[in-house]
Amino acid sequence: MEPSRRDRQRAETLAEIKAVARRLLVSGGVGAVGLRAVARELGLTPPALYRYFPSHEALVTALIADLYDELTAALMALQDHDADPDLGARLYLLANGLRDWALAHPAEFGLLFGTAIPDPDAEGHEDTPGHQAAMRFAAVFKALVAQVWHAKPFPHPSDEDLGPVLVAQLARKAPYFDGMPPGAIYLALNYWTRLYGLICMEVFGQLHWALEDAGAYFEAQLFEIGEALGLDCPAPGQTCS
Amino acid sequence: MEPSRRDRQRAETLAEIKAVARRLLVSGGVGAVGLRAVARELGLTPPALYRYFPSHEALVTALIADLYDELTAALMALQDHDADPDLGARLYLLANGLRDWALAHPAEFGLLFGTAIPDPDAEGHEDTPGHQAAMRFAAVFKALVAQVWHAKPFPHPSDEDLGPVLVAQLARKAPYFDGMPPGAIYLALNYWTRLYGLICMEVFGQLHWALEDAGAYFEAQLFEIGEALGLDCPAPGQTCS
DNA sequence: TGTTTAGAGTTAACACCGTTAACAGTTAAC
DNA sequence: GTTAACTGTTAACGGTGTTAACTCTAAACA
Repeated sequence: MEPSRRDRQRAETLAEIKAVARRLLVSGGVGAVGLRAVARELGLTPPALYRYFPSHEALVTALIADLYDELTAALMALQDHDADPDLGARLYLLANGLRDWALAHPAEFGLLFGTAIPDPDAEGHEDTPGHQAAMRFAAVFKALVAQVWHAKPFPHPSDEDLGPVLVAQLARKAPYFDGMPPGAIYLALNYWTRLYGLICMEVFGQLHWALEDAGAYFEAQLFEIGEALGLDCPAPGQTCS
Repeated sequence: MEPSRRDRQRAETLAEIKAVARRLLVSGGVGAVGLRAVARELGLTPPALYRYFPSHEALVTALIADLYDELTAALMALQDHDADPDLGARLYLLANGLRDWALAHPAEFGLLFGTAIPDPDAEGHEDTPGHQAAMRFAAVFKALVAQVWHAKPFPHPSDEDLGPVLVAQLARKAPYFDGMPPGAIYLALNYWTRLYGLICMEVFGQLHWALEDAGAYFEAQLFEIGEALGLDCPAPGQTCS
């Protein structure tokens, strides 16, 4: 079944819609990406977009999924490009790549990682394409951390250190971390938590009162959290103390 | 000059407006606090609110300032209530108080700390009441950390460890930290960064994929970041390893 | 005390938003 | 060649922030 003429045109306009939506996102923030605005920019009438997306939220969700995939692809390409055999260097590259992407695309980053829904009703279905794309993104990190672990297991807190409650929760995530022990998963989670927190604070300007250029601080923190994973200083021009 | 009858009534309706705005915030999120919605709830017509706030944004900004002050007052009251002479315990109390407030008031917390403007044009005037209230809030933490430092200076990275760029930026903030050295300010910033990141991730559900109950994780992390400030385990029922 | 002025509220209107219903034209399918 | 599905249209509803012009009341001043 080859794609018909109409199918090709449909796919084309669908891409155009998302392209315009993204352009509005970067130029005017999340609030600027609206159905009417997109339609206006395309020379269409607003209801026409409902042939492509069932609602405004669906458009934004699709945009989110695309952005996740783009970010994932960018980070994977960054890893493949210079395939350093040193896993520590690759993790360093990944973390810096994420920060660079966030700083280069603040509006997109804000849409992906800023102020998600508190979803008080827990059983919200998590099978949306955006969530799946987010899982693919997270998998990149998880896989690399698991590689680091299996290449050279790093010292980690014991089950007694963490306590039974935390251990039980961490152990439940072992399948996603290639069978790492709870203490190692704890450090992996610590790595992600601190990296995420740092980038969010920098991009969202929450660090502005303390540091006008957070680059050096980020570098120092990255070194610290890398140490916890048994990595020696991966920064090229930096001396390890 | 005593307040006239009209002045009292004005202050009263002003308070009512903000009360309704807050109620809408907690019930329906940030998007639900609208000029028309507030007016409807008060039995007023929308343009009437312009006698009290020059714009919708101004109302939200005023709400933010109020929430900052409320949070600050709550944390200060928490400290005064049981005035533990142990500064480590007080810092522990403060951090947990912030988390508790955030979890109890997710909508308010999201309004205060979620996805601020990236403000690309740096010279945005920061003399808004909301910003000032945020500074008063931050001062609570800074003051307590400075107290901890002066009571028992904790080991901190040296200037060589941090590098000249970071040291220069940190040194510039010394007046706000009671003359602490750059390395100590670095650790204070580290404390705030990690605490903030943790609470944001938990409240905004960004930690949900890894932990269904982040309480134990928070506790463990709080212990870690307290250690960096030379504090011994402040958790009541926890054994120090 | 009477006049004037400032304030608080109104109605009407403008431009934007997401969304739906009913309708027309084109293109693929049977 | 007819039918059905698809893509677009116009018109309309209710929602939003905001402004202009107007009333009425309460404070201020002579």
